[in-house]
Amino acid sequence: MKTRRYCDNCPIRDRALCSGLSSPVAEALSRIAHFKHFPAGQVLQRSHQDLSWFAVIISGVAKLVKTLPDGRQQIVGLQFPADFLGRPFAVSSAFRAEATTSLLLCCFPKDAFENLLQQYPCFEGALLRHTLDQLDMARDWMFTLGRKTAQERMASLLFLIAERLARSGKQKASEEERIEFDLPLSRTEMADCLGLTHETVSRELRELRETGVIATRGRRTIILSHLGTLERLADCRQP
Amino acid sequence: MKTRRYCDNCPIRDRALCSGLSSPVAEALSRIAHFKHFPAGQVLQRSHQDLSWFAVIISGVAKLVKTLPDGRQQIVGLQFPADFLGRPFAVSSAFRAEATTSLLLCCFPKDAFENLLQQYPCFEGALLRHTLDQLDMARDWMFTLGRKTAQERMASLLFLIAERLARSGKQKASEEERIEFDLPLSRTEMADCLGLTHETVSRELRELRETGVIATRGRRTIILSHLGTLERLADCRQP
DNA sequence: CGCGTGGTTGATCGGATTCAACATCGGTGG
DNA sequence: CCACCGATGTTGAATCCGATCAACCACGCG
Repeated sequence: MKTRRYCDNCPIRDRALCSGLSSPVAEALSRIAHFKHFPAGQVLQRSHQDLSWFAVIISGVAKLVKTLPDGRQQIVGLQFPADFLGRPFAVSSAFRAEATTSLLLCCFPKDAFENLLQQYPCFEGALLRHTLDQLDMARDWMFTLGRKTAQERMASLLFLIAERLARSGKQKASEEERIEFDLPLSRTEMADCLGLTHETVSRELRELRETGVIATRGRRTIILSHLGTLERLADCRQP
Repeated sequence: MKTRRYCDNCPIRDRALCSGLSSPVAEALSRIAHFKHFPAGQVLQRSHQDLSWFAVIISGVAKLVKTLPDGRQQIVGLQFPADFLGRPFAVSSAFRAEATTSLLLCCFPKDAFENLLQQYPCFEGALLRHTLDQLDMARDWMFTLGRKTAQERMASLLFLIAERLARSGKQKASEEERIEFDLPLSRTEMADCLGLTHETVSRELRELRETGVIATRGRRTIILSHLGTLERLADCRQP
């Protein structure tokens, strides 16, 4: 049937939640799935409002944001292709979800999805593994926010995006591989990821360009010829 | 049998992973459990070394720390009574676990624990819910690290500890409830939670004392007469 | 008692913010 | 087509918050 055919050519089939599931679960899941497209900037889910669906990102990038009335903002999660969106077992999420690029989602109605979780333990297990990975990543990022300098933070974000976006699915990066990608975030959004101001992001980007760690084309394109140098900076090893 | 009797008087019975489990699971779990005591400062698990057990905290507080060779440290998780310790489905954790106070753990051998997860879906579900909660808390703390001032951070930490330690299990705090508790962390550890230096922690504590938000006795005891004021500060609402 | 660790306080410094001006891009309509 | 506009990004100068460096204090312990 139709949804099943979609799954067969799904570009994230090998990495998403649904990969590695036994075929009855995968089929049940595909039967409740529907694709949905969102333009960049669209709010997917307001904080503290009830969420009626979950999703897996097919393509594009979404941000999870915590905003205060006084205007302070922090991006607390960047979700890339194959990542999961939504907060199971809660009526709402404490964070706002928003598309930072044009986004294609594979959506599941909340109730049907939670029924499947109930019904198929291996599916719940897959979600648990994904959540544990997200928790590890969140904690790693806490170090970035608490202890790194502006330059190290900038390098960390660029490295993260390079890994998740440009090299998605590929094995260990080679030191000298040439990588080129478009930033899925504006300067202000990068600042909101890093706990910095957009002016500082702009300055640090220039610094990285002037020291030859990165090259740029236009406002959004980043070119990395020495991924290793960027990684060392991100990991706070000077050379 | 012996372990079962322990569970009956377990002080965290109502909140831990094992609460709400069907009785066959709870019994199976109690059969593989053993108590273990650790003094303050003891390392429970080194980062990147394999972990042979999981645990639930009965009493005391543990920290999860990420440390760099150059000495920079960040506490990426504080675990209180009823919290879970360990990283299922991975050979090791990226973080070091350490007792910040004297600690009593209810430990489970890794293999037996993972077998039970496999065997009892409702148990896996309980762990999933706990992990999702931890992820929400980690993301909330990312805002604290990225966007709050030193004073707001200090207030956030004190409020967190008051909620989790002194008022554990009780319902919504009343504005005027008097709360007194001992800090489970040294000044340096608080600094490592907050992305600050221990000098700044010391200064901000003095500031909070001088403005009447908190009172102190000795070096470790905090007395709160207006929990609401502290919460407002922590949530970045000035009054 | 002397010593070491943990905590406090003060003086100075510096990295990131703030404020302000200007540049660039993309889109729209005359 | 290009003049105009707003949104986004860059750059510079001044400021400030928290870090750093250094001295001192308080407590616990052999």
